[in-house]
Amino acid sequence: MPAGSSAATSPMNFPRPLATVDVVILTLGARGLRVLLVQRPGGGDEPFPKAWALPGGFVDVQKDADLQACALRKLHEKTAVRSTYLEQVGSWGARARDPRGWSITCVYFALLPQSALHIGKGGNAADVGWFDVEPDGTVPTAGPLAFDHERLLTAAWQRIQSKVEYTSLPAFLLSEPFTLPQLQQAYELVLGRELDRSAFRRRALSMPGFLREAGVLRTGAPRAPMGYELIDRQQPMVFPRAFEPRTTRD
Amino acid sequence: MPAGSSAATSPMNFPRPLATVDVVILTLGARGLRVLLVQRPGGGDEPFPKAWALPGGFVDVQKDADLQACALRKLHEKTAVRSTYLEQVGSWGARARDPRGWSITCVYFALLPQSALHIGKGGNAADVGWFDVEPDGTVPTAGPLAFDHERLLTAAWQRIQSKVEYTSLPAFLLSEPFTLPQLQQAYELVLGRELDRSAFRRRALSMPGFLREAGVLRTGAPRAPMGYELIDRQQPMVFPRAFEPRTTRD
DNA sequence: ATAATAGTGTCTTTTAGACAATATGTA
DNA sequence: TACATATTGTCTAAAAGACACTATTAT
Repeated sequence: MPAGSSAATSPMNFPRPLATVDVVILTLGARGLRVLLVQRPGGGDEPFPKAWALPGGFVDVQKDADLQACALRKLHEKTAVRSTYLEQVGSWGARARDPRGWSITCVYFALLPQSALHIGKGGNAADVGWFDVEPDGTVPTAGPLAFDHERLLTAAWQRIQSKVEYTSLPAFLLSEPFTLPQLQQAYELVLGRELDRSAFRRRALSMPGFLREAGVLRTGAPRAPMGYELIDRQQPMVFPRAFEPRTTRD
Repeated sequence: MPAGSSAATSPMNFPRPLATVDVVILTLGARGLRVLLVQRPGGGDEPFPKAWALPGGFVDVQKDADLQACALRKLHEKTAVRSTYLEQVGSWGARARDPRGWSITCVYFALLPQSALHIGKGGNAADVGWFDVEPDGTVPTAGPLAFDHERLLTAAWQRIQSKVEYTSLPAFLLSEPFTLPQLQQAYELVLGRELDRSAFRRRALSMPGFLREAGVLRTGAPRAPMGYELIDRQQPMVFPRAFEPRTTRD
């Protein structure tokens, strides 16, 4: 009867899984979302040499107070960005996902405005790059990703895709102040489809606690648009309805 | 500049966090959701002696192929339930959440129909109990929970509360076949408010891929109601609209 | 003035909430 | 028959999609 109660005797001596944090860092490109990937070192006994991978690494029990701090550290090492929207996607742990042994990775995604893009501030800029994410959540131009990072990226992508339908998530991809047409374009780029202007404005402006006017902006557009700021940069707004009633087909 | 690149030299020798899995096992009681808690052992050097806690424990790199398998093992040890809806809530990891050191816990919740309730099949039934979850996601009758389990339970509760508004999650709390009034009651118990019959039926019956008729049931009700089965027991259905437009106040 | 982009008004459609009405089984 | 529960029908209200219309500014 090995079930017993629990390993109360000396859990500290049990073999422990490896613990890592990976961050899906996303920003807005001309054709949609772009993801930051890092190239793994080529020499030594490192697994997946030269393959592109999500930025991340082992939890440092000295440096990191908690998982979120660890994710922020990874983010800052690659982008020099300190403050941004960060959301935990989930954790993947399995015996076989890392050749070095049973490992758990905790995955976050970060949404960055284009203005904050200073790659390589952390040092090695050569092995870092931005890649277009395809409509299915993959990155074919980067080749096969290291470990199970393809799966992790796709999971983050799907989380975002579904939340864009009923939250204000894309607002975190813009620098403030932004205009409503800019916000709508962010939605459309992430969704991969166009939205109706009038309905979009009504939805955004009628949501209490979402936007605050910040004066007219001179973007160079023929008519100067109103600028807006987020009232709450910590949490996306949740709309009671999705954009379009899900149809079974088509 | 201690940022450097990463600890590539010998990560295998790095101190590793503890890795555990905790499961919020929920079922339907007369007054709402009930959660299964276990009482921690009293003697020895175990932290939080005699306190109630979520069932869980260390990942066993020998037994567990992956995190989900680990969660299912915990579930089975306490309830003898094999198949059920299991969803990952998220992970909490911090230096201070366990007195024994930096630890990560991966939290799942499981929804069980009342029919499957056979506590203590795993051996020690004495230290296991069901507790009513209050409308704020706490369990005052169990006293202060061990570790940060209060926070974990509340997080699982909040996840469920929000998903009930726009998914078919409560269906997993029923044994099949069930009736529409039973399903509505499950919703009402979780939500803590009443729903309109007519609207509820329309919503449920008009969702494609949700329910399949399973013949009239003789529940003892004056009029025998139709029984239904889930078409997909793996994934809840997602409705395009929440039950009630979120109001700012009231 | 013209063009281009920002912003508004209005009609239709959809669907949820409210609630009355009907159906069907038990006592 | 009386009653309780299941199920349906109908009206109303709220909000999104569609799309035409107006406003503002650069050229």
